[in-house]
Amino acid sequence: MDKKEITHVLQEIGTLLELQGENPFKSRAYVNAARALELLPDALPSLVERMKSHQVKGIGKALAEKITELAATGKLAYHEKLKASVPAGLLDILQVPGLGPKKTRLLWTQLGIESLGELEYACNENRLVVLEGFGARSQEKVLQGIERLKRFRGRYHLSAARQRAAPLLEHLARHPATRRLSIAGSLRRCRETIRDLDLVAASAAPAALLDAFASLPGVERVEEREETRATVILDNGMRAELHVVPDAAFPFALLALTGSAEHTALLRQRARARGLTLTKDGLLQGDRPLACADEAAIYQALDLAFIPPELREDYGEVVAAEAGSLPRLFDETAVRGIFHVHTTWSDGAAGAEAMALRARELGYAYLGISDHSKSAFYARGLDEERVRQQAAELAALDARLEGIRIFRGIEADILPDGRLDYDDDVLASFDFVIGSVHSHFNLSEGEMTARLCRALSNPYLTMLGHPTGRLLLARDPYSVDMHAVIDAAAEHGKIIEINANPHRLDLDWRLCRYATERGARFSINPDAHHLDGLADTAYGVAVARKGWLEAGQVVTTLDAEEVAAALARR
DNA sequence: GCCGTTTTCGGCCCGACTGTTTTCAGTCG
Repeated sequence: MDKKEITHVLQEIGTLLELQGENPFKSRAYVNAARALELLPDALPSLVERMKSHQVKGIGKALAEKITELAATGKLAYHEKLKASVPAGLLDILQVPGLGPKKTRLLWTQLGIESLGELEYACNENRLVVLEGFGARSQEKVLQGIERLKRFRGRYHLSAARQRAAPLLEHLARHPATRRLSIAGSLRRCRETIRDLDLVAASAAPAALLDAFASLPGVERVEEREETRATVILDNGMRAELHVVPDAAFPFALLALTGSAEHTALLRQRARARGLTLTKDGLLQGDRPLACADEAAIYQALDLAFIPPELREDYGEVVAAEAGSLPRLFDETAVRGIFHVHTTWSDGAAGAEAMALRARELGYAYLGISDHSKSAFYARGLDEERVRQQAAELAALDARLEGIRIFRGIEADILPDGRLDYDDDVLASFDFVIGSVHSHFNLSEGEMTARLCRALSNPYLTMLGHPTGRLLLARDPYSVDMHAVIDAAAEHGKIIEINANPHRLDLDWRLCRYATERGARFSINPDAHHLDGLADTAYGVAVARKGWLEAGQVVTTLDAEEVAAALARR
C-alpha cells in the first residue's frame, strides 16, 4: 500500500468517526495525520521508522501503529470495523452540498436514511422538514444537490480518463494482431470531463484482439461482446469500448468515433454536396469506395485542411479549414516555463527547491512560485513578515540553482470589494501577482463582475487566476459576466490564467476565442501543490489547443529573458 | 487521537455564510 492509499484510508476514518458522532478532535487527528504524511517527502519504509520513534508531528503512538499495520498488510482492522458500523451510502450523502457529518448523522439516526436514493425519497415525502436544523429551503437544496450529483455520476476528469486509457492502449499496441490503434471519442478531443473511453483498432483478427481486451488488467467485467466490438467495465466503474475494423476502414472509423457528432454531421453534409457519401466505414462515390490512408486524406478529399481532434466541436472549424485559417496549434514542447506553484510556505506539499528541481528536470527554464496570501488562512497564507522571509529564501535559491530561474510571486486573494490582499508596497515587491477569488463565491453577478474588473484595474496585478472558480464535477462557476471580465483584462493588459489543474481547466476553452478577439494574453499555470502537479501543465496545453490559441498568445512560451522583461514592464 | 506542559489534562485554526432560529449550529473554504 503506497502513501496515497494510506492517506486516503486515514481521511476516510476521520469521516467515519464524525458520522459516528465521535469527538470531532479525534476525527481531525486522523485528517491531520493524513496531511502530515502527505507533506513528508520520505519513502514509506523510512517514514515508518521515523513515526515509530515519535519524530513526526501529528502522528503519535496510536496512529503510528495503525499506519504501520496499513503499510505492512494493506489493511487495517480498525478501519474495517468502522466501515462495517456505518452504512456506505452515508459517504455518498456527504457529497450533497450543505450536508456535513452532523446533518448526515441526523438523517441516519432520526430518519433511518442510509443512501442517496432513500434521501431523495424522503425529500419528496417532505420528511426532512421536521428534523431540527432542517426546513423547507434546506430540503429543496438537498433535492437540487442530489440532482446535480446524478448529473455528474459516471463522468470523469480528463486526467482520470487519460490515466486509465494509457495502460489499455499500451497493452493493445503490443498485441500481435494490432495493426493500428488510437484513442477516440471525447478523450481524443480533450474534453474536460469524459464519460467513457472509446478505442479503435485496425486488425485482421478482431476476435483475438477483443479477447485480449476483455482480459486486460483493470478490466472488471465484459458488458457487451459482438464480432467487432466489446464494451468492458473497469474496476473504477469506467466504461471502455474497443472497436476493431479492417485496416482500410480505420481512418473512417477513427473519424466517426472521435466525433463530435456535430462535427461529423458537417463533414457528411459536405461530402453529400460533392456527390460523396461519408460513413464510419468509408467514403463512397456512387458505389465506388475512395481509399484514404489516414484522417488527413479524408479531410483532403473534402477540400479541407486537416482539423486536429481538439477542434472538432462545430465551433467554426470547418469554415476555417476551408479558408485555410485554422490556428497553428502548439504542444507541450513549446512551453518554456511555469507560473502558479505552491510550496510548504502555504498549502503546498513540497518545498521551493524540490519544486524547482522537478521543474528543471521536466525541461522548464523558469518557475514562478506563488503561495497564498494572508486572507487564505485555511491554506496558511503568508502575512507580510512571512512574505519577507520567503523572499529571502527564494532569492538565495535563485542564486544557487543553475539552469532554472525563480520568479517570486504571490497568489493574492481578491477581496469581496475587488482589492488585493496586501498594501501596494508589498504587492510591488513581487515579480508577479496572481489575483484569485477564494471566498465569497455567492455575490450577485453584478457584484462579482465588478469585483474582478476592479482587481484587473490594479496596476500591481499580473494575471487573473482561475477566472470562474469552477471545480469540474463538483462546483459550478460563480455567477460572473466573463465577457466583461475578459474585456477588462484586455483593456488593462492583464494576463488570463488557463488553470491547468484537471479539476479546474479554467478559463474554459469556449471563452478562449472571445478573449483572443479582444487581444488578451494567457498563461498556462498548473496551480501545482505537489511535485507531480507540475505535469498538469499538459492539461492546460490541451485547453489552449481546444481554445484555438497559438504560441504567441501564451506568455509561458516565452524564454526566461523575454518573460522577465514582460513582467518588469507590468 | 495528539500535544505540551504552569507535565497526565485541557485545548485543539478562523471567519463568513446559510438557514434555521430568536441567539445559533453546521457547513465550507
